[in-house]
Amino acid sequence: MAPPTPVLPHLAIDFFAPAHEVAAALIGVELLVDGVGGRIVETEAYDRDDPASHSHRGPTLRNAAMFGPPGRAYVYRSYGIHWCLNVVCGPEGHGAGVLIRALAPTHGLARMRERRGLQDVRLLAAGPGRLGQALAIDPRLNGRPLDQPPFELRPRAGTEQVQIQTGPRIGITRAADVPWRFGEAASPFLSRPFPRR
DNA sequence: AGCACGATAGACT
DNA sequence: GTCTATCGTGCTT
Repeated sequence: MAPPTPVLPHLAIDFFAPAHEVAAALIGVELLVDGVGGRIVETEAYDRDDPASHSHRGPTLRNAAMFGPPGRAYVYRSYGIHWCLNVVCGPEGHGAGVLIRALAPTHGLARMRERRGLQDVRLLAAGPGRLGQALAIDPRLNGRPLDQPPFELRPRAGTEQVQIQTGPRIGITRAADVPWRFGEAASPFLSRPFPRR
């Protein structure tokens, strides 16, 4: 794993870029759903040419949104229980996405605490399933544009620098060594710490 | 059968 | 306090 790397500030997100670039670009961006959310601190990239990706075997009913226009949501059910949120990226039809794994809550904390049934702010959205519950992600949001309500994406300020860590993705068996997990270095809101090298 | 997960229980430092 | 193992849950292959 590489040491923390400074990332240049930017004002807009290019969703047509490759998944690993979008995944890094989304760190520090504020994500809200119906005004509830926070600052993205952890993402993972998935690509068509990637045996760990839902899109790897081509379009199906479940992953259809991944093959639609970039900048939209791909929502899927995980382990029969959780709803998880991805950002579709890459050229339209390419089948790439970025899993939003964790955020630092900034807006609507009371709402998130209700939905999660706990108080500890660090556990409200530290993991894709927890985030899904905290933001009330559900399949009605599948395919919806992320620049329109109920979504809101607020790119970080042009002057803001973010320290990004990378490492292996979590909870996968195939391509487990690919370092396509991205996180804000040392954030207390990560789903898990990054392994030391 | 196999999951892009999380809560819990139990062991250990 | 930390770490690890177990299992619920429903949908895809």
